[in-house]
Amino acid sequence: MDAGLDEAAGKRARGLDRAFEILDFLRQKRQALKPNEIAAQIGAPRSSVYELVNLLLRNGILEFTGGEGRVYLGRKLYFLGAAYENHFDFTRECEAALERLADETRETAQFCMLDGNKYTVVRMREGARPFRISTDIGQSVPIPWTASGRLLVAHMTNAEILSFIPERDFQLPGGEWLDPAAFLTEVRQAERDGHFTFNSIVDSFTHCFAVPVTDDAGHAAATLCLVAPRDDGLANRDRYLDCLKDAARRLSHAPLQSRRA
Amino acid sequence: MDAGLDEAAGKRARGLDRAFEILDFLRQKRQALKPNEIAAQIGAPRSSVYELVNLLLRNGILEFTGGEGRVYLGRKLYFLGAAYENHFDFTRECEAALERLADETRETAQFCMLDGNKYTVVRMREGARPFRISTDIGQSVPIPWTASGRLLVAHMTNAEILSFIPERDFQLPGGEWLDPAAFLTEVRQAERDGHFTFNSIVDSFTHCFAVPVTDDAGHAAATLCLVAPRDDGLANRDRYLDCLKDAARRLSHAPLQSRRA
DNA sequence: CGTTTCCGTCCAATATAATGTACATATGAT
DNA sequence: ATCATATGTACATTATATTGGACGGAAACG
Repeated sequence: MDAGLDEAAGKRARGLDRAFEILDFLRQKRQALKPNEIAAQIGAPRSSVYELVNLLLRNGILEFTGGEGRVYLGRKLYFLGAAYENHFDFTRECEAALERLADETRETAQFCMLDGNKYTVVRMREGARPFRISTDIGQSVPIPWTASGRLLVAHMTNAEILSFIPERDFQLPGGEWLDPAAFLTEVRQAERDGHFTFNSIVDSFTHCFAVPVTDDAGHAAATLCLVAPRDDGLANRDRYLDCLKDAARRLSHAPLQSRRA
Repeated sequence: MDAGLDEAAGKRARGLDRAFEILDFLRQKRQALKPNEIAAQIGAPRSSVYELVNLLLRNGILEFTGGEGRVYLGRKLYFLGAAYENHFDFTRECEAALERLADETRETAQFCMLDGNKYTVVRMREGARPFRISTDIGQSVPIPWTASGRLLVAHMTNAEILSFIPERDFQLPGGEWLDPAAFLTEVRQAERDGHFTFNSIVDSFTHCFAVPVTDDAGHAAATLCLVAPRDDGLANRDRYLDCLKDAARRLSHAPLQSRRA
């Protein structure tokens, strides 16, 4: 879990960076951990982690939970996150869009965004199939692994993209390497088409559809996606894309902007 | 706006504390601000604020929004908050409880918690009256101003309560001072009764009902409240209390615990 | 038992972060 | 034009935050 690799080894880390590294790590683990475990797993000095954890506890950013001195993300973060959500009020319309998509297609529908230089599923509505396809919400996934990834970086130049995405993220879960040049070609094609679809490269049975939800500047601030069994996806390709584009167009207006001046 | 008063003047502030002071301040203001404005309004050195803001921007904790270099809470906070919410999964059942309460009583129903040493409304469902009574979600309010406040501190000793609540929070919005001793008496009474109701002391036309939602340890981790017009509140007092206690009992089991071991 | 690992606390050393100050620019009032 | 105010940047100084390592208790293990 070499999550946050530091630039130069041997240097002191800044408290703030270390602190958010701890928070991100807990989010990734999705469970309460002892300070000692955190220190060991993120490779930080124990004394520093204890110091920071205590500081964060005092601020309500972390909370004791799970006993044995274990800590996890705190209530204050919930409040801050709620304020963000309230300001950029996408939740309401987003849920409606996913609901509608799931109704129209019976497939799993997702709303995805970038989390730093990773891809993450923000919200999801599972399809109405006997065997549901679903993914974990809030997990960070390498951008090149996903259809949405092609769209979410399309506003950057090729050079920016390559420096933005960590090199190792081009390695697929099976171990093979994805050619960055091929990835860039797909990004440009997705940009031109206004959508991207492919047989998922992280499994062998799904076909993924992604369309951008654009912000003021016309960038893809988020994506709407469908994850379908391959044969269904190919059979309904045009209709699914129409549904997605329709939903994305509706979302692209009000939602991702601030509610207040 | 002397939000975060520091212990001793003349000392250097810690970066982390300063950073969270900035975040809390933005949440309180509920709008994007320029670094310069933040510095002026929280009384921090401009150079420090610029430094921290840039650091937080790099981490996705803050975001540029609103133009002119203004910043507001960032997406990363949303993700962290969502992880918290997912872990302590109260949202789902909480919404159901509020829905039900609003249905049964036609009054405004609220789910409230402590945010540090303040009271805050986490979720709300407005009543079905011609004139709705509502409050702002996520705003920090002095504990003594609220009915819920009596319950939320009831697990502490008197001494703990008095050192926990800032002195000035005993001053009501009208300017009068609430006697701390009287407040403590009400806390103990609320603890015994398992509820607290009163004519609101922050306005002249509402009656407030609060019951505790208890955690493992039997403490009030949150409260469910009703805010009613005074005459309605007095007329339906018993029924309303029954509804609240029923809802709170349901919530007190699963919801506020962690979902995972 | 003795030994090893795990866990939390304490403390001194020094790399550096927080701050005050100066500088540069733009804007608007007088 | 002149002054005042608001805004962002740059940098040296020093108070201090981060860190490594020592210490001790508790638990696991042979």
